[in-house]
Amino acid sequence: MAPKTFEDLRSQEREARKKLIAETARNLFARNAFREVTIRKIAQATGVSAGTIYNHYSNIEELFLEVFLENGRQIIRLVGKTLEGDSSGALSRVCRVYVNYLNENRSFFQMMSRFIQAGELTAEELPKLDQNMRELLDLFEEAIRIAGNRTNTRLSAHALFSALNGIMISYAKYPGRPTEESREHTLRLAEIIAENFELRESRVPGQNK
Amino acid sequence: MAPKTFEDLRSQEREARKKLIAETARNLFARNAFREVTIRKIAQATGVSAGTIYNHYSNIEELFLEVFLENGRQIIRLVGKTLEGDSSGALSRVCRVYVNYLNENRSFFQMMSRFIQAGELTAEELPKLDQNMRELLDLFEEAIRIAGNRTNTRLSAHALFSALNGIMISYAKYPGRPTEESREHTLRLAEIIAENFELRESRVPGQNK
Amino acid sequence: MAPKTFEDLRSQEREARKKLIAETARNLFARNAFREVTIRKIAQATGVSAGTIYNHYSNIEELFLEVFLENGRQIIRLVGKTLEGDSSGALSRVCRVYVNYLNENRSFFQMMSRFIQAGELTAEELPKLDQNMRELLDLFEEAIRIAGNRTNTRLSAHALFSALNGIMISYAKYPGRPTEESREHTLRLAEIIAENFELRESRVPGQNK
Amino acid sequence: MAPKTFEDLRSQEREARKKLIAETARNLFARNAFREVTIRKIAQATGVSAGTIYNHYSNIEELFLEVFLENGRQIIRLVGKTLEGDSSGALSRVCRVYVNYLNENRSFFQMMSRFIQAGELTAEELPKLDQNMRELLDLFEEAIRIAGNRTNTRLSAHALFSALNGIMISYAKYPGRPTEESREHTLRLAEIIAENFELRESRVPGQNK
DNA sequence: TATGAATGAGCTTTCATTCAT
DNA sequence: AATGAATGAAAGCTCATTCAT
Repeated sequence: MAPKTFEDLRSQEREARKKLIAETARNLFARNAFREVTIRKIAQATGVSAGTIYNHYSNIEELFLEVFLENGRQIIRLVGKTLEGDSSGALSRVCRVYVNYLNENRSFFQMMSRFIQAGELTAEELPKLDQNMRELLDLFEEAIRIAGNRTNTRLSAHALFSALNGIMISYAKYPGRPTEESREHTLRLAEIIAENFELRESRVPGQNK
Repeated sequence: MAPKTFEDLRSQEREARKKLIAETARNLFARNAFREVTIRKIAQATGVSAGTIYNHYSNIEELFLEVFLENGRQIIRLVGKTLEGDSSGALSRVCRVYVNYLNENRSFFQMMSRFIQAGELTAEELPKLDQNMRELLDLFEEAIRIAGNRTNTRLSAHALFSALNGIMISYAKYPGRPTEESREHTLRLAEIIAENFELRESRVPGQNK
Repeated sequence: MAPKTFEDLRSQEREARKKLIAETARNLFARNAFREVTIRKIAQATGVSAGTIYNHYSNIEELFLEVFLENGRQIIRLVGKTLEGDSSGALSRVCRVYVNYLNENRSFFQMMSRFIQAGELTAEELPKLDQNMRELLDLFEEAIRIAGNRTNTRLSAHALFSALNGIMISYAKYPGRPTEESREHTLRLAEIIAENFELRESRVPGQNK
Repeated sequence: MAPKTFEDLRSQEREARKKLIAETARNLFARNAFREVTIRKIAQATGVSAGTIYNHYSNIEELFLEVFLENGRQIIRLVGKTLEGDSSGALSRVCRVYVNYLNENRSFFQMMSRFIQAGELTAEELPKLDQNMRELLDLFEEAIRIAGNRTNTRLSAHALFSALNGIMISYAKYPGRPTEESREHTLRLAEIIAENFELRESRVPGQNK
């Protein structure tokens, strides 16, 4: 929406700058391990000074959270779109889309680990994170339902979410971009997970591919 | 075995001191996030100076690896014992034992992540790690077989391993000991994972508990 | 030149601060043996924190090199000026000026030794060092030529350079400022060296092998 | 001489052990830069514990001095033998022998620099060092005399000694053994130095200022 | 608001030296 | 006399954060 006052304009600009920082950080996190991304590097990559970042975020954790939340929104959009398509094979597609995203955004689950495990979020931050998680789990739950499962769907969604994250922590190799080989392995595992979370009406040994 | 010479005795004592350091480190890792455990803290907790640690380990990575490998041996023992019992429900038991262990040893999968992803192990260290991993996967594979699955068992073992690790990264809360609540949640998820990895001969909606 | 913009001013100030650190370091090196000069001591002497030094130099070696190069430029200026004067006795004056400088800058040849021998300079640093050395040797060579020698002048310049450095390693006393006595001794030796490098009458070019 | 009492025997053994340590250290110093030789490495190379070294030397400096003095005695022997031969070209041979020795014993002049410059020797140590130096200078002086020089011979010996040492600090490259190239360069410079210290025909005693 | 120099606590690591056995 | 584990001071270096401009 167009700014109506100078005040609005200023506010919009400020917001844009903040977004720019977060976006740059996100790119860095996508390509580097979490612990290799420093304030200095983010500042440099954004083309601002380190001090500037502190004008927008009160500490590095806050910036990390914003990056993480944006990653969350992105993956939610992606998974959401995947579910809009043909319902047959939806679960498998969802799993592959999710794991593929993790491959492209290497620090995502490291940050996840950090935020979920750290337990030091403020009262304002926590709900945002929770909201994100809930939406993602909604989508996983829907995928599970589409695949024919009707019981324990919420818990299954949690389990699915965990399982897919685990693929990355267990098999992704650093540093740099994932090799084609490791990406393929993670996708194959995602497929296995998907199959196991599908309802298999009368699964007979040898029938699953 | 009892020492036969002074030399033996000294060597045993030395080994014992080394173990003490590793054990202390393991305790710290169990209670703290990986990156918060420093040489200084390990030294202090062990009651020695930082320099002493370098008399036993040539660098911090070597100590970390020893701790990690010991954790690995432990979990292999535990899972192995679990498989010796009644074959019915073995997979489920294995999953719970594994997740329970991760709950008690919080840094284990962070270290796993580090060592798997870092790719900076020496030529001597890597095989030890690989050997550990292979044994653990053997056990998971056996559990899967016992549960009735006969196809893709190796890949399924990988997927299972990933999935269980993922539970922790996704749901374990830091810092300190896991709350009873979070432990229960992770165990419930382990259960779900186990069910999904079981062969369900003619699984009918509503039939899975 | 006067700064034209704020940017210029800031840049100049930064440069000045950097110079201040280097200058302080140079003073420390003048009075102390090379290996006793640490980042912390330089920082303290400059009145800044150790971290600050790393804002200006990426590591200690870089600072050392800057100090060393500046020393080199200084000695080149001094020797150059000496050569501008009366050609009679120029070689002797050059030798005394050089040795006197080494007396006032005790670590200079220790650093020389370090940089020459270490062989760990980057591709950017090495040429600077080489350029410095070449200019100094050019001056020594000129002095030798002025003194009447016409053969092997480059090699003789190397030998002269070595010989004068050797005076310091062999006779300068640590710690602290050189005593008047030791300074006099080194100057006397410089004189001897100079005499021996002068052409003495009937020596005919080509006769020395 | 054969031990006459148990006491003698014990004392001889003790002396032998001490020598062994010093000899091993000397080998290490010959092959490594001074600052890379640690007590631990000497102990390990000797096959004793670090503590043992402190039973023979009250600190590392004392050991260094012993090594240095032994090196001195060696070089004195070598130079002395060189002087026993044909008097023609003796100075040149002496210079080459000395520089060659420095090439084979890389740390020698680093230690020289240390001891001469440190000025922290005890009242017992200093005379030993001085005695060594005096003998070496005696030999250099004799070589200069043989070469025809008759004035200022003591001072010239000092200058020659300095000059030859300077070759090494100025041109020897670390690490490891000297390359054939660098050795040749240092020998060529030694030759130049020698030539310049020789009396050249028509030079008349008293004429050089 | 943006800057970026300065900070300082904290890191891993080295090594001469001590001392109980 | 020999041991070698333990020490602890000191090194170089990193980095989130602060604050005067």
